[in-house]
Amino acid sequence: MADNKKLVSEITSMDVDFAKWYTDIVKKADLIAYGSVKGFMVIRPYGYAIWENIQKILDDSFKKTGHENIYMPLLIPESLLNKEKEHVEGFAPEVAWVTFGGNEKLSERLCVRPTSETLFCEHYADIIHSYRDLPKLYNQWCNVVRWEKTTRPFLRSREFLWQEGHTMHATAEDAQFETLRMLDLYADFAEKSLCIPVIKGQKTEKEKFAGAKATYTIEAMMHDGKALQSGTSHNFGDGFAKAFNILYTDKDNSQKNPHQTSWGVTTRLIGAIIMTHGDDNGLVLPPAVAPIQVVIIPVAMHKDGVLDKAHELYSRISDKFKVKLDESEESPGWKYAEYEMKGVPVRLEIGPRDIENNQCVLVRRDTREKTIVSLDNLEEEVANLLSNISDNLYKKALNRREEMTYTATTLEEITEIAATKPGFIKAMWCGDVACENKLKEVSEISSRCIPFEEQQISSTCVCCGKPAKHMLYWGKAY
RNA sequence: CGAGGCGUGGCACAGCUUGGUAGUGCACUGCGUUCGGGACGCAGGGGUCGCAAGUUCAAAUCUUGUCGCCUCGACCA
Repeated sequence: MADNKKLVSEITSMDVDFAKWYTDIVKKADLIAYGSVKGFMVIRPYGYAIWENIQKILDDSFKKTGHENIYMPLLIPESLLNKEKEHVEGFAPEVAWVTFGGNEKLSERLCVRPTSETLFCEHYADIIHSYRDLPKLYNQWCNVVRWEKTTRPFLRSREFLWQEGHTMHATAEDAQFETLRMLDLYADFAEKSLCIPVIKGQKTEKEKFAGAKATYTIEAMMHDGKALQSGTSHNFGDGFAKAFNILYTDKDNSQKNPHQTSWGVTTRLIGAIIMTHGDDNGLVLPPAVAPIQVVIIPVAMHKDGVLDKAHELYSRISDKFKVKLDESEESPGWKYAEYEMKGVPVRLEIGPRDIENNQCVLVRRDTREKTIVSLDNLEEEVANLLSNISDNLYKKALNRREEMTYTATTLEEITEIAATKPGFIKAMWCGDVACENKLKEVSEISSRCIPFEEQQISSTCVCCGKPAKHMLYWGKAY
């Protein structure tokens, strides 16, 4: 039966050192290898397969909502990047520059894209002329580079993979609708496919994206109580359109600037999965994105009929689930630990005793609970188990978030909670950036978002005591 | 960029204080025995000790420089 004993000695316990636990898992589950340049990593096949599954699900959703994929250039001329003032100022400190082509110094230096708003705008200026050209719903899957000072695999790397949607709309209403529609799509994906509960909300002026009119976010809470911004959706209004001179002729024959959005999620989501569901035995993967959903471990392989039976079960269920049959020479115990480390949701053990009784052993990764099931309804049992695992992962994460969410009404109270209890703090806010800065100073917490579902915690700002305008979620962030 | 830690076979580390033939565990190769929670025996292969300069008869070890990685802070998806 399931107990909490740590079986894998190579993994540092998360209670001992959460950061070490994280990097141990990333390496031991074979998700990445470090590259030779700081902040750049080899995403190993098992890690990349998780990303591919994320891509597949999201890309299908984007197609269903009418988006088309496109690919933009890697390099941005400095003059192009400079066109929108707030945007450059936001990104300038962390861009990498190409200054040489071969041995020749370039006349204009080129920035390796940290994000592609400027490239999309340049292109949109070319192709949008009439209201008939709108909306434009484009998305690109690519890599971007941001020269971070300190780096952590998946959470903060200098190169990361993502998708960036960039859309253009005739009216402000259309753009706002799109911004929120994509945020909902992300939230739905996080909760249904990744089993990660998220808080939907709007970023404050201080925390919003460089150049955006409004930024919306899904915020998740990790095992250690820290917040992870897991996806963002921005409404740009017509600011970029004006800066890049994007104009269309409307029905009334007048020239107008279109309204723009962008939205993205990244390989950081893999970090979110690790830090939401993982435990001291390793990774725990949500079934929807697990590269292997069921691993078949033959026990006493050398005995007559065991391998044959294992192959038979493999072909029976491998078209319904992602299945791996491990017939390597390692001992069964070694394999149990290995696939637990890799977070495979369900382990199927088949040995001589099972064959005699027309049964097999199913072990679920999240609780490590063992059940013996008849082979007659194996498909059903596995399907039920996978769906139970998803539900359980989500519920556990939601319960943890609720247990680790506090409310505060005074500065003393919020400072005290921030210092002693990891997690989110709900508190009222007057709307002044000075109060955000102050809390950052005294407590090292930042505003996560103004949630769509606000509560009335009190009537005054937790920081300055003036009348409150909004409820904010506060927390320490990755 | 500030503070701390670390670079020695693929991985984790010892050796460095007090210079003198490069070691251990895991992994790897072969054979045999095992196989229901990380099995065992025997026999093997693999390292110019991050890089560079210096001191010395002699440097993994001492000196200087340099590059890189990790962790924690400020910034970011």
